[in-house]
Amino acid sequence: MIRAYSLSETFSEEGFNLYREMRRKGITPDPLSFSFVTKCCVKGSSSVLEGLQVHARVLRDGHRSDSRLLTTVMDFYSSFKRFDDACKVFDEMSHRDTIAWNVLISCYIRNGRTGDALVVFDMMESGHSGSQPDDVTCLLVLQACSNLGALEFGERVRRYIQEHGYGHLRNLCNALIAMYSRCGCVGKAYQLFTGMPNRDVVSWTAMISGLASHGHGREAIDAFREMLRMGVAPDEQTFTGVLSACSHSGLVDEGWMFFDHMSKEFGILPNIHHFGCMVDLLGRVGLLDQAYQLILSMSFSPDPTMWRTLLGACRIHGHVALGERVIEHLIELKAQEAGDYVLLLNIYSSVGNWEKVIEVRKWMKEKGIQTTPGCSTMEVKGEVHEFVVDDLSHPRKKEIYEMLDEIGKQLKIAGYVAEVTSELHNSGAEEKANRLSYHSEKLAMAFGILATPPGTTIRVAKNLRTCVDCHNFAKMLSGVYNREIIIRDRNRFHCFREGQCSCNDYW
DNA sequence: ACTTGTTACA
Repeated sequence: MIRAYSLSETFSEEGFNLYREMRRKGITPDPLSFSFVTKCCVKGSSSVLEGLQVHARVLRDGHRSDSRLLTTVMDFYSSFKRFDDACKVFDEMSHRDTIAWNVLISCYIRNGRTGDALVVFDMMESGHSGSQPDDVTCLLVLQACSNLGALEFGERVRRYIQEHGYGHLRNLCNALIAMYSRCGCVGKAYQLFTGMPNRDVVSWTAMISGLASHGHGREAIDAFREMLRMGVAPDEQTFTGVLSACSHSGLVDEGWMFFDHMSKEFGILPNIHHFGCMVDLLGRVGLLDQAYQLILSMSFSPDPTMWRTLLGACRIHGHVALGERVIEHLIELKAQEAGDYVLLLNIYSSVGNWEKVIEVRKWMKEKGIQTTPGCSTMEVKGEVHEFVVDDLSHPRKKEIYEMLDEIGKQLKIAGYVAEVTSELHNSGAEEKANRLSYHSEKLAMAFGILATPPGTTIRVAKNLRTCVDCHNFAKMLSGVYNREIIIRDRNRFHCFREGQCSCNDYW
C-alpha cells in the first residue's frame, strides 16, 4: 500500500485499483491503507461510488472509532458536496481534534454555509470544541471572511494569528492580502504585502487581483512588472489578474499585449478565464464585434458566463441586435436565467423600445420567471443592516427617508440630476419603468451617513450591480458630504472619493 | 489527514 500512497497524489485511479487488488487477494487493509485509498477518492479524480465502497468497508472492518480515518472519510463526502453525510461522520466521531474541526470548517465553506464556518471558529477559540484553532484553521476562516466580506472578523483572525506566532507564515499573509482586498481594503492589503520579506507568486497574484478589483489597473500592471523584475515567474492565475486589471480599467492595448505575451513569452496558453477577461475588456469599451469574434475564434466552446459577459456589454452600449443573438446562444445552451432577461429588458429600455420591454415582461410573468431582488448590506459596529428597494422594515426608516430627502436637496444644489429614464432593476414584478424609487444602496448610504460619525468610510455590499443613477448619486455624495464610500458590487469595488469613482464602467 | 492567490453576468 506504500505504492498506493505515493500514487495517491497524482494517480488516484491506480490507488483505487491497488486497493481492489488487495481485497481480491484477501489482504485486510489497515487503517493507514484505508486512509490512503480514501484520499484517492476525493472529488476530481474518481466517482462517489468508489469512496462509498471504501467507507462501507471501513465501518464493516470495525474502524468506526479511528477518528483520523473518519476525518479523511468526512473530507471525501465534503468534496462531493454530500454535506449531510459529512456531518454525520463528524457527529459519530468519538474524538475530534483540530484537524477534524478544520475539515468541518472546510466542509461548511465548500457547501455554501460560510457563516457557519465563522461560528465554528468562535467555538474553537472560546474552548467549546475542546480544540484550539491552528494555522490551517486561520487560513480557512480567512477564506470565509473573504467570501462574506466580513472585515471585522477578518481582523480578529489576524490578531489571533499574531498572538499565536503564526504571523510569519507566508500562506497566512497571502490569505490576509486576499481577505483585505475582498473586504474593500486594498490599502491594508498593500501595507501587509510590502511588509512581507518573501513574496511568492501567490502573494503577487493576490496583490495584483486586489488592485484590479478596485479599479487600480495601472498599479496592478506596475506590480506585475515589478514581480518580473524580482524574478518571480507568473502563472495562469497571475495573468487572469493582470487581464482583469486591464478590463476593469479599460486598458485595451495593454490587454491585447499581455494576452499575446502570455503564450509567446511565458508559455502559458490562454484558458477560458483569460478569454473571459478579454471579452469583458473589449465589450466594456464598446468593441462588441471584436468581443463576439474572439468568442467565435476560441478552440473551446464558450460557457454561459462568457455569453453573459457579452450580454452585459450589450446592455452598457445599448446594442440590441447582438444582445438578441447572445440570448439565442444562451437558450441554445439551455442556460438562460432570470438575470439574462433582465439584461435584455435593460437593453431594450436603454434604446427606448418600450413595446419590447412590455412584451418580455409579460412573457416572463407568464413563464413565472422569478428575478433576484436587489439587496444591500452595511455593517455598523459588527451588526449587519440589510436593505431592499423602497425598504420600510428598518427600525430607523423614518430617519433614513428624511436623510435621503436632505441628501437629495444637497446633491441637487451641487448639480445632481436623478436619472429615471432607462434602467430597470430586479426589484420585483410590479416595478414600473419610470417610477423614481429608492434603490437598496441609496438607503444603505443614507443610513451610513446617519449612523456613523462624520468622516467615517461608508462600506456597502450589494448583491447585484449598481445602476448608473445610484453610481452618480454615490459620486456626488462622496464629494458633498466628504466621505469615502466603498460599494462592493457583484464582482468589484467602487471607491468613491471627492466626487470621483475609481472605476470607469459608468459614464 | 485539513491548507494560501483566480475572471466574467444579474
